[in-house]
Amino acid sequence: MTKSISTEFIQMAARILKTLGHPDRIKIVEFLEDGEKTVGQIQREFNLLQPVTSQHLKVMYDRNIVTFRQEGTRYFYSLANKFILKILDCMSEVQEKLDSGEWDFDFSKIENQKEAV
Amino acid sequence: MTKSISTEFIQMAARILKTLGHPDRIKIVEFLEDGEKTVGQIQREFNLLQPVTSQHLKVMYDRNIVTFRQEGTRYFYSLANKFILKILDCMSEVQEKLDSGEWDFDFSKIENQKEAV
DNA sequence: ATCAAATATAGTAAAAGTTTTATATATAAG
DNA sequence: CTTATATATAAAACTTTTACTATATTTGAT
Repeated sequence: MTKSISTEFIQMAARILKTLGHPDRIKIVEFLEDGEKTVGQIQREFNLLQPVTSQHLKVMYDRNIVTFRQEGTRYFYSLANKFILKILDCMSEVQEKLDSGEWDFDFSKIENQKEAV
Repeated sequence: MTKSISTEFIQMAARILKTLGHPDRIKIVEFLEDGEKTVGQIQREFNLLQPVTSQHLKVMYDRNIVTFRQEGTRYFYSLANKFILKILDCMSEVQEKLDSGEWDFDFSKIENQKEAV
């Protein structure tokens, strides 16, 4: 059922996954699933610094994860494509399985790990 | 339908996504979907240097993406959990949509981009 | 014109990730 | 015991991210 994946696609996918591989950005993207939001709304929602928020959004814009429209001094950001929705769906599916105990995951290896190359 | 996602889970997911955000690693993981493979098989399949292969595997092992069993001098690696399978499924679903033209994606923003913070 | 609000952009230091080259370890074979 | 094979580990050089602080830009209001 699972087809082999093309090189071009892999490059793109790696880019997207890497970019989403940041807690703030996952939260932002999940927040945007609910509909477009201004920078200020996002910033307040997650208690981020304004420049940090803008940077996350810029990086995600550059990688085609979010898009925006401007209205006066406000920027309304929203999700740029359906791949992102799929990934979000995937994540919530997984979380459900974990919550229900149907799957498990060894978090010990993940948490407060001080990176070892 | 899509539930909100817990903080602990987000940390874990970010870790996983970030780690999979590397073309070699996506390829490796996809290869492993087919069944366990030795380091040598992986290395030859994708024409990687041996230490690079080992390092990718180590990083993924540390992050609970792959696991292995040792047999003599050979190490057989395989996928460590179902989250990874879900992500692979997600990716191939997306690729199908793109191939069929049902979805589209602006690759121009992604390719040969020299990273801009 | 002046000011405040919303957001972007720039610069920089610190942290993390990547690649390469070299070396070590363990096992199997002779 | 020696050698070859498979793989891991280490160290260094380099690149990319991240977070922070400061500043610029645009628009709306007075």
